[in-house]
Amino acid sequence: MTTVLEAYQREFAEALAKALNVTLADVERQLKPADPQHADFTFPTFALAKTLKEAPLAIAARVASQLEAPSFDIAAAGGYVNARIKAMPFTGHVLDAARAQGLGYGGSDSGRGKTVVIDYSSPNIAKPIAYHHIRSTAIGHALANLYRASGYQVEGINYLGDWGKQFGLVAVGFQEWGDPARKHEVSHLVEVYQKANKRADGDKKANLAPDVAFDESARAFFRRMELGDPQALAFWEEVRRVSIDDFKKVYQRLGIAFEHYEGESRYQGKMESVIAQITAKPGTKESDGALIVDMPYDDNEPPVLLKKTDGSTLYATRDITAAVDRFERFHFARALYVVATDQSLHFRQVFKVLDLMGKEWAKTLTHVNFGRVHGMSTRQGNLKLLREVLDEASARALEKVNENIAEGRMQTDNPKLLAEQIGIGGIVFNDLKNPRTTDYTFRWEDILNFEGHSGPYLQYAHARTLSILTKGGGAPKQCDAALLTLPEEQALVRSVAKLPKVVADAIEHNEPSLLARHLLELAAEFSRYFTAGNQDRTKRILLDEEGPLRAARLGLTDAVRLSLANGLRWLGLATPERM
RNA sequence: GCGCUCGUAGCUCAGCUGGAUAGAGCAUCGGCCUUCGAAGCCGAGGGUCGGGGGUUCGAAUCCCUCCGAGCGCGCCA
Repeated sequence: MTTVLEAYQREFAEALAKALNVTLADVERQLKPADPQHADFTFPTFALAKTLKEAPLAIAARVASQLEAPSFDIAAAGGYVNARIKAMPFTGHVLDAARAQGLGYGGSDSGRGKTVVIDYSSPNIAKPIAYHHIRSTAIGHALANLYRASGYQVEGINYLGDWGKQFGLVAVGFQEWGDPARKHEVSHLVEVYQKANKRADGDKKANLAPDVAFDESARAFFRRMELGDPQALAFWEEVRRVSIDDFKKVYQRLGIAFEHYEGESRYQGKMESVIAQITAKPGTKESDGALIVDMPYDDNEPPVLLKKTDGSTLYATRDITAAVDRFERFHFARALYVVATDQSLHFRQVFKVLDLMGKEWAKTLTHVNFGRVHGMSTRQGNLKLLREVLDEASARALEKVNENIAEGRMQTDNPKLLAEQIGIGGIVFNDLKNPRTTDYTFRWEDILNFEGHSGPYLQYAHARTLSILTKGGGAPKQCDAALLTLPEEQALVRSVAKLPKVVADAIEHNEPSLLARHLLELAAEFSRYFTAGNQDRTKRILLDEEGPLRAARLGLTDAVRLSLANGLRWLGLATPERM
């Protein structure tokens, strides 16, 4: 599926190759999008100057005069050959593509017949969902949407930390401080867990020494779980169910539905056969009483531990087993692990082991890493819960909504729902707008700032497109794109045209921020266009008199609306009709 | 100590497979609502792109080095 923009770029590239008598590949290596004030595409000739033994300026001038590319206005500037796309038929092609594909515009069929497994969110049971869980959750969700929009079968897995000593801590903690009547309240379980954890590990700040006996009883409880003790497992199952039900409340607010809820417990009893495979190839050996993978290690690289001295397994063992299991189930073309950068070494090693095991699909595994959220832990009571942040965002948006209602600027049947959509949009977008690997610091005032280029800014632009379309009697079936000659209109057409390429890039790099940034550009251009109409009535979309120009502008507005709506949805933001 | 990542405007960050005067948002200051919705738009000030060296026609971008920060480095996940 070739996009409109790609087709135009190709025309320019082929004309250049012909005029210069070089290969298409040579041209495409240098050809790039230009600064909009100069052109749409530009070709720097400097690299060719040597081989052609001709000055860049001379090459550019010569080529510009010879080029046969009827869709473009060509000009030489400095050593560059600049190509600006002629408004027609380009504008018509872009509007037709966007409006014909509608809610699919921007997507493609590039993933048809392929499956992608995405491991994301993956909280630990019996621990609180802190704000920073938004990272894996939002990034993974956006990627799942983008892959789906590109034709992939998506298997989203919420890989819960549902097995381990923490259940022993909850259990013995519950015996100590638990209120049986509050057994179904996650907040109570978390409270108990945190207290128990502190008692077992000690707490320097509270001057509390580790309680070894307490810790041992927690370990004993977990051992009972591993041995299949029905009572212990019943308690575990109960806690697990209560936790998942609670998680789902947050996921529902974020509009997320996982294909699979599973966890580390799935691999109990399944690891021995994988360890046997590793032992066969590439090999295992004993080291200080533990079982490690026998493979070449870099200097100072720690070994991959499969079993502790006491014979129990580790998370590398589980992740290797899980990868094998996932491939057997899904035969994926790609598998993504949306997990923080902290664990880069772990995944490098896991992937390496799988590769050495002879799994040819190991090269399709990708650690989609992301940066940390600073400033939200350590000091007691300083942990920001995700739910608190969502609540706060929703409340803040509600103030603004009520204000707008009071001033008669908007009406809505459901202010609370609208505020929820806007508030959560702000939070999610804030997390997606920068490249994944960037760290950021938690600050209420930043995270809840919905002014400027934020999620609500995009939602607002989208709502305005709808408002105009509604007032204008809906999008026209047909329109004459040749009438869209204003610079503001041509800028918008180009932004709309870029969307499919942006989505493809976002998938290629597993980077939702590419889409986030493009939507800001598109929304900003629309806002400018809109405001221009307030200052100059001839630039209005809804011109006083009906006619072909008004229809054309409504058609463009419709294409913008579709682009914004699709992009917002894929990023995981709601698209309220009014705000 | 070893490895990975990063140092760009007062703050938070884009730009980094080298290309035309380094861009946004926030904050500050100044304009634009008898409304196609001001959660918006326009403008101003503000940067030796951490320091130094190198490669190149050209470096925020690549290489080296120094300074500074974060993360990781066998029986937690």
